[in-house]
Amino acid sequence: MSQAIYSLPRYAQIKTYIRNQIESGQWKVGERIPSENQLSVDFVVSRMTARRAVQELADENLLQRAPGLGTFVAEPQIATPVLEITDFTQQFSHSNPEYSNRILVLEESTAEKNIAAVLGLNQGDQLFHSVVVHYRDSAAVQWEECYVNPQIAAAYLKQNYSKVTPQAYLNWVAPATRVEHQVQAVMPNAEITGALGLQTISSCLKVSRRSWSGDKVVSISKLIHPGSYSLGAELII
Amino acid sequence: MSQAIYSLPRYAQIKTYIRNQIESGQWKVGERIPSENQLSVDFVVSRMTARRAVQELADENLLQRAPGLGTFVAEPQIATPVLEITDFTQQFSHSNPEYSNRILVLEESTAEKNIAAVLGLNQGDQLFHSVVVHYRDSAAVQWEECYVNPQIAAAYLKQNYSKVTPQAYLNWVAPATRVEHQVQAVMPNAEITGALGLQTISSCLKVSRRSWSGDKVVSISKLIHPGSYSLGAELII
DNA sequence: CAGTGGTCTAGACCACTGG
DNA sequence: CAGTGGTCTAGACCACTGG
Repeated sequence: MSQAIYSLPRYAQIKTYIRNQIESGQWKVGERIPSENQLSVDFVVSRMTARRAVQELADENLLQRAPGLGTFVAEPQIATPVLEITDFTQQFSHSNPEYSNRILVLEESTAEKNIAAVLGLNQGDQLFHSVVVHYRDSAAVQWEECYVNPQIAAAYLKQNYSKVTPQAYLNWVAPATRVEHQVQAVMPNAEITGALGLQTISSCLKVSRRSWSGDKVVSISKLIHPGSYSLGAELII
Repeated sequence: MSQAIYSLPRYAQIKTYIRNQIESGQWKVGERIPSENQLSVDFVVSRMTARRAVQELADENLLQRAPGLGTFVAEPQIATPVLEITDFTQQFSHSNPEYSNRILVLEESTAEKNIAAVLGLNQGDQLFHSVVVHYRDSAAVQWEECYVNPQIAAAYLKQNYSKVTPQAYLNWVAPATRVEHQVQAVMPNAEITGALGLQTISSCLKVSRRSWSGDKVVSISKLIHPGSYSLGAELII
């Protein structure tokens, strides 16, 4: 705060200050922060202005207020679980000891007409293609076929996917700003049945996934789960 | 507003007034509402108090503000399309000419142990049970079995479901504040296969749905879609 | 120009909490 | 009791919009 940001309203400056104190760990979860009166003294503003900063952060669930007691740093939010459907890509992580995978395909290819259109490429353009089977506790839980836009993830083929999953790598080089899913029940073909190690041809959950980073499509994937696999999605309105 | 609600703060009373004006259609979408100054005169409060009411409603996206211009009734929210998965209940509407349904079951029943626990009832308590098949263009697109908490929708059995769908009725008496979905691929049993008019036993999409209104569970449903049915879900991060 | 919303002040009274 | 957050007032100055 040594250098004042003239363009920012004072309540916003105080918000930034409080945010920084929390993010830097100076004010820990559950700790009491200065009162409105104290902040108004510290920042030489009226109590109403200090209050506004604190109140807006409370509205954002960063702080918790209790009349008579004070204002406290709130528990970290459980990441607004609007939709756990994303989780099935995130739960596949090498930091998870039960996780493993098998790379079936990892190649450069040329874009077929339909796929080119979706990825925003021209027919015949270079693209990357991968097929990976994901296991949890040595049981196959997902067959993943993925077409990747090489303009966005140029080094996709050169990664070591025994250390990081393809989706994790993509999310790192081009964080998804939008993801679209289509869910269907399907009967898997022989190739997929074999890859998933299914004893019989039983119904599977097919998820078609398209991810964007900004206005560019990063990848399109076809994900097949054994029918017993349950996809959770929670929506809080 | 003829009878003042003494326990409610004045800014909250003004919020209620504005909300009512909008919901009753007195103030239509896009119309300008009274200025802060006008409201402070009308309600005999300071401008800061009138402002608080308007500002909080703007934060809730019910109003739109523009400096120098005024405050306007905002476009109805497109229900934050975090997840179009909800749509499959909303797209079933009698205002849709291609839509029709068939009521297979609509009865009072007693709660089996598991269902009672989920609905927050005791085993043997009264509950409502319905089974409805939904058609689009005379093709069955969903088999819906629903258990309803009678404390929340006491008149559930008495509605005319050729005019309003069960879900629409529930959403009207107890707007869902939270909905949870579980998606699985399953093979339907003979009863469902018959009800959906499937020629062969083919894989179906099963959606288990639980909805809350406040802290109470309104209903739990089992929805079965033919495998060809595609469930869309779009997630904007 | 008069009117709008955005920011801000320096006070006030209240119900509530802990010691 | 002194301190907290919740509500509220009667002013103020500002940048901005339209006519």
